[in-house]
Amino acid sequence: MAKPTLLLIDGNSLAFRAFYALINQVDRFLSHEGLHTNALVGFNNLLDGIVDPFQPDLALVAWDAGKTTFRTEKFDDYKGHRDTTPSELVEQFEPLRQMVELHGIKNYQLPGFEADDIIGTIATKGAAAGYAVTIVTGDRDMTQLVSDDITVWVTKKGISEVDHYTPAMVAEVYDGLTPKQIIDIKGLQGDTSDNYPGVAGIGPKTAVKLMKEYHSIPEMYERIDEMKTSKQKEKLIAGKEDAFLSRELATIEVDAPLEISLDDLNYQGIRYEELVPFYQHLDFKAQLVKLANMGYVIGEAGSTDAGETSVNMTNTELNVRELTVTNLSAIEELGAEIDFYLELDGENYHTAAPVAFVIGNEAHGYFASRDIELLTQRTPVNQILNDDQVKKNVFNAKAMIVALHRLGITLKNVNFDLLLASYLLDTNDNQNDLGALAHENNFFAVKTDEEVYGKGAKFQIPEMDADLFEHLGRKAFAIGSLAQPLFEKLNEHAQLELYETIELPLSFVLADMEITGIKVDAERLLQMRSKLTERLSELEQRIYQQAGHEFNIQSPKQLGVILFEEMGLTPLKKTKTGFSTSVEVLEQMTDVPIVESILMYRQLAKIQSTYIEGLLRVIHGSDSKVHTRYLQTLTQTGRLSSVDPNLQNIPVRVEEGRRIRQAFIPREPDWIIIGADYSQIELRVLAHITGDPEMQAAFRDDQDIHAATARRIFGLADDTPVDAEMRRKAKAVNFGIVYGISDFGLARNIGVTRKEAKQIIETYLNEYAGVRKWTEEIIESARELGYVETIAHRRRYLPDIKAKNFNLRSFAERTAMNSPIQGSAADIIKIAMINMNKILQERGLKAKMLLQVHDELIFEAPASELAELEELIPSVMDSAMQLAVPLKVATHEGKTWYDAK
DNA sequence: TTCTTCACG
DNA sequence: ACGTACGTGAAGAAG
Repeated sequence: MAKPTLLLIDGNSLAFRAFYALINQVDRFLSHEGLHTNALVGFNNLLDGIVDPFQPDLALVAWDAGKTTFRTEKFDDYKGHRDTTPSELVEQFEPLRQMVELHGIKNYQLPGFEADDIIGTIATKGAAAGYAVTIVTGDRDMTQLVSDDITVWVTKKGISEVDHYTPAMVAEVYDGLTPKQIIDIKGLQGDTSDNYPGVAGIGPKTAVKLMKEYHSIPEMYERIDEMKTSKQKEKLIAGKEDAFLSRELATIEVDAPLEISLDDLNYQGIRYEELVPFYQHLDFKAQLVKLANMGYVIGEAGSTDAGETSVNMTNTELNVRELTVTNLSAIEELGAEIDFYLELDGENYHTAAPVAFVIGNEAHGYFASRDIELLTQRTPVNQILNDDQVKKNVFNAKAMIVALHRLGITLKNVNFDLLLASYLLDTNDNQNDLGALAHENNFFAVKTDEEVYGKGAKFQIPEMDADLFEHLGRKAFAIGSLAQPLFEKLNEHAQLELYETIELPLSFVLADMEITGIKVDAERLLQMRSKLTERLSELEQRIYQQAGHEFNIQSPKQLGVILFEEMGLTPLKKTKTGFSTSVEVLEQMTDVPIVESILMYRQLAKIQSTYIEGLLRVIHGSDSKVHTRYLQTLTQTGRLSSVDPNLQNIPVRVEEGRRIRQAFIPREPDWIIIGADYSQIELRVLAHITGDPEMQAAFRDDQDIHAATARRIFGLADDTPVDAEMRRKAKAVNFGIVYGISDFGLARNIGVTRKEAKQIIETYLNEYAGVRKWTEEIIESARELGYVETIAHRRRYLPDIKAKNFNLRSFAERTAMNSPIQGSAADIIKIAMINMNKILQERGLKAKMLLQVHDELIFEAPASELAELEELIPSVMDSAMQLAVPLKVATHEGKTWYDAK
């Protein structure tokens, strides 16, 4: 019969290991109460990974009881050079003990002794009593306890993996020595972290060699006369006292006066019910998801934790039925508010196929079906979605609007969008998965798509109706359950107006723009492609000639070898993986012909692959248009982003690339493209929120802001002309201020020394004193509140604002300055878009808004509407929000996007 | 998947 | 002493 098992865990060493394994992110592991949890997370993983599968008969976690032990009495400098334990770890010790207890394991400590000694004593007793003993620790010195009955598991790098030390393993690692001899090795070599000396001049190699010959320190000194006279012998004689003392200090006590016996150590098993509130307290979402999946009831978080949403939820039965033609009428009884979700087989809702849908609410149950005809035909489902009296709760309203539009259905009266609300509450939670987002919001009765469908090649919608409908029902239930609590949070954040009057209406406007799409002249692109193909192959041949052989020009690695090894050029910059070959580097070596060729090749290859070929791939055959998707819940600042294709980074700065815009054309031959852009919107926002009188005056007088700034920072009179170079530098400084300036960044950008840059910034902040005051205040406020806000109360949390790491903290400080500016500009253009769409409809204009590129809007319109739109568009855009300075908008029009300049 | 490069505001 | 300008997406190479 197998021996009973005894598991002994070295609490202290593992807590330290866990803490330092995640020290870089120590400020990211914070509970809602501000408790650091990095060591707790690591320790929890360890308990789950080791104890749970182990299922020992007896178990104990041993802790140190304080600084004074029998070792400090023998050697008062023992562990003397240790830094004090960081407070971020100290505060975790008490919850660590609670966690151990909830895992069914006894904690124990004993004044005067270290955790090691408790473990040594119990291990010895356990082995004698016939137990198979396993010790888990982060301290390799504990391997001195290894025997046939005692195995020691020592954590490797991090804490997730362990080495198993048996007597054979010890012999292997210590070159044939026995576990007991580890004490003698430590006695000779000492230990810097525990701060005991060993014999001066004896290191690990010599120690092992000596012990192989003399076996132990006492035996060595008995036989010291056998040793030939040598420097080493002198050192050993001089260090005799240290050797014996160090050996004693290194020896783990195996007979400590414990007040407990083996009978007290029965392993109790995990107390799941009690772990739920414990994990909730610590915000261990992943663990809670696990418990919910095991069927444990998660709920009432809010009753004890102020500030946390209270969502009463269970993992018990959910009422989901299949919807069929025979029970369709049940839909009519759902009432005034329903939850709806349509599942697609891909993320691009312009093209993905509808798979199934669910509709219902908690009161009346949920109805799901794979039969999309139950939507498309004239059915109660269709009618409810279209009914502007029935409130709809959804996840990603824009996706639903577009997908339903493809099915001929108009979605009306969206009340709650889980995705949008979560994003506004905390832009860091910008997960696109409904389940994951629900978990973030403390709702655990739903799985993630990855759990149910798998990912990548394994993606598979369940074939069983019951499985699919259960998942969809839970998705709808999650949406419905989170509506109220998230509305409450939006209200607490003063974000209801942002949600109701900006973001939710914007979803409809964006859906409209995406559905409209923009026409692309594929013929034009094909012409460009063939011309480029020719030029590229000529360039390619020339580059091969200049290099002396063929290579992959598109490989930075191979190019680096050619330039910096074969041709012997001096590398100016390195990346993580090798030499940098970026434009800013290559532009400094254009006297070398091959570099010139490569820069040209790169430029053209980019146009060819990303823009010409990339665009051709996404033109819809049905209407010759591209239909981008604007991601409304991605950026940290409130801007939109654009994908499939990205229409916000079509070339404009360089003529060759700019011609791509010739392929973007209006949908009718006699129509035109109109572009309208805000002038200096971010600097105007800066002038507004900083309240700086000088900068505001410059904008009120409609001055050239960069020239005005140049006069100030270079000390010129008001009417002095500003040369191009000064204006360029002033412009860079203005940009720098918006980005959250640093002297280093400015210096690099305008090519002056760091000292000069510092001086320029200083002058700038003296001239624009309101800007200085604001930058100081916004950082201070971010520290106090943990977040910054835009004019429309869009919020960005900055957890790193208090980080000890300089880089993380500096980044957070720059972000604190930049986000309110970039984000407020985003607020403004979003309002303008909503107003614009509305007024185009009201006036019955045929013009359509097609694109948004952060500070500009692109329209298509019949030429006949041009005169009206040239008035209307700027007036709507510049009145979107009333600032302390005027907003200025310019328009341009032409036959193509290229010509609208 | 991660890195580098380069397109935009 | 640290080692940075802010916000994005796509393509191609290489692990």
